[in-house]
Amino acid sequence: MQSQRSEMAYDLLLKNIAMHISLSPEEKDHFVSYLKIKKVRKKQFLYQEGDIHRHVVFVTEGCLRSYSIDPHGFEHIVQFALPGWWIGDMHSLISQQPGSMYIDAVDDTKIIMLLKSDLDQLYLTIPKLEHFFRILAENAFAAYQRRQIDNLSLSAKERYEKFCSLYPSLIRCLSQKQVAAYIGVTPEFLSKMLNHTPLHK
Amino acid sequence: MQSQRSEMAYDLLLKNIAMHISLSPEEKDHFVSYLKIKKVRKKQFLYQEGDIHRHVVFVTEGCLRSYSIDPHGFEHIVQFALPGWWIGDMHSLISQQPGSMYIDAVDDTKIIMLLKSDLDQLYLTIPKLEHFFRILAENAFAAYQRRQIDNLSLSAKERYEKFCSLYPSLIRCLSQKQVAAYIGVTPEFLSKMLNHTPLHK
DNA sequence: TCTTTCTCTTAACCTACATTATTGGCTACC
DNA sequence: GGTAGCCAATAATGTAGGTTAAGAGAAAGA
Repeated sequence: MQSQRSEMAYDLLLKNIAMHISLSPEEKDHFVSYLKIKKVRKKQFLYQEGDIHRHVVFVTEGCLRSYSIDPHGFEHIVQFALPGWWIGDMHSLISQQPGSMYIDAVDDTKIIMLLKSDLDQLYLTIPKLEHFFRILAENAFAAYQRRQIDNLSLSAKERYEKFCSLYPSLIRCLSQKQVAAYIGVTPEFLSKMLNHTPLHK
Repeated sequence: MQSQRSEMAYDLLLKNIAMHISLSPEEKDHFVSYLKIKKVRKKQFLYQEGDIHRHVVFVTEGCLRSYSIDPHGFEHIVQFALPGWWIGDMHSLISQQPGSMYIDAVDDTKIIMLLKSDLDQLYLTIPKLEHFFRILAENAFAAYQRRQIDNLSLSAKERYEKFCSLYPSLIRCLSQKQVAAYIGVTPEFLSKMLNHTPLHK
């Protein structure tokens, strides 16, 4: 019973991994033995500025967000993580030094955590995992390269439209304020944009 | 003589790799046998929009830049690559589909190229290489995550100052136009910023 | 050498977006 | 049932940075 429940919980992660590498049942068990499941309540912090990110985090239910707060006190959302996504402050994870990002829950959320130090060990016992996480890092890298270009070349309205088409499910559950902090405008301007502009054109 | 010259040429790359993994002399030779050295003249294209990026590229001398051109015809520089840096359109490299980025030479440049398909093979024969490229991808990812935050939270002036302190050697050899295209302002505005602002304060 | 082209600068004007402040609706909680 | 917090909407005013245009050097090129 217990093991069956666990398998359910790890299912999404294992499917995610199976897209790129295939693990034997023993490897799977070994890998899973390092995982920890955790619940994060809406608005609860997982990390705050200054914390060292010791875990890689995978979302199985709900939604997390990572953001930083600038010297003027404004939030800038770096990423939303829906089920099937990983999230973290990469710099802190790599260097194991205090990070600059906050991570908290947009909704009640379930996550799987894996200690970075355990993962580094796992690379030695199951080298295939290194293949998986290389691909993961490369994909994340590619996504950021693309968002970089978008942020430089698109207007606020275009960034909003891109956000809608990229994350249709998020639009429904996020407040306008959150969306504004992601696309990089003030909530007031987003409101004006949504209410005035369509009428004129 | 030939082999000595080659070793010189690969020296920077091998040192770069040796920072994270140690290869046996045979592994080194095997790895090196896949590398190609190439010169790129100033202003010469290495890739244009629509090209498939089949190689990973490592700069040993000079400087490359990657950029995209938006629908209005404006260049947005994504990265400069000085000696010791890698450069490429990650999305195209991963998917082997036509890329959206240009790469050309800021100065006369020497590079080392490695076919992505060869690299994928090398991961199998020398698994340590996968470790190296995982770390590389993670570092690149972390750098973009940071630049993302900067672009959202810093003013044009602050981005300029950050660029200067991050790449002091580049400031000297780049035109203002190039710097402007990197920090995301028009050349006119950068000029105004540099000449007017210091006088007032 | 004489164009041609490119970069930098300046300046007048323009606009996308920020700031501040006020409103009313909604939910939550004593 | 009041009041305390959040959030969306609106509006007046402010500003960072864009646009257009034009001229001066510097560099490239023939």
